[in-house]
Amino acid sequence: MQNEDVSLKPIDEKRLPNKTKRYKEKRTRINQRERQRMHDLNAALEGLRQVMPYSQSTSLRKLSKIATLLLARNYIVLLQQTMEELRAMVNDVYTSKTLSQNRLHYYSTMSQQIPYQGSTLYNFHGLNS
DNA sequence: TAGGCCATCTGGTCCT
DNA sequence: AGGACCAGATGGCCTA
Repeated sequence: MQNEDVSLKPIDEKRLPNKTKRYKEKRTRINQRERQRMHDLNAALEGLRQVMPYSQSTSLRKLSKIATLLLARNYIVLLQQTMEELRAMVNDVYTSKTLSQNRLHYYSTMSQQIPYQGSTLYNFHGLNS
């Protein structure tokens, strides 16, 4: 991260050499708001990173913005699929009097395969590169 | 050194 | 008119 200070800063004279004082004061205020807006956006992204099921190990580089969004999207898709499987399982339990041994084995193993590994999500959709 | 990622500045557009 | 949002431009930092 670079400068996190969102306090008012004078604008760069080299970039705007012939502008009025009034204009420069306005630009300074607009720039401050824009910096704050981007910092808020980054804070939201950081909050998303904190709940993503990838390793929090400090030895790994922080996820980029685009990787964070793609990973989150894939995680949501996988959770939706898991919910569908669970619904089907519950439906089976309540509609069939006897479960086959194959079905029982499937349920017991499926519950252990909910994807908590970041690498799984990473290779799921759009993050193969 | 090239490429990826990022923060910041800027002007345009839309909304209130 | 002012604020929010957006995309393009620019320059800095880091890594392979």
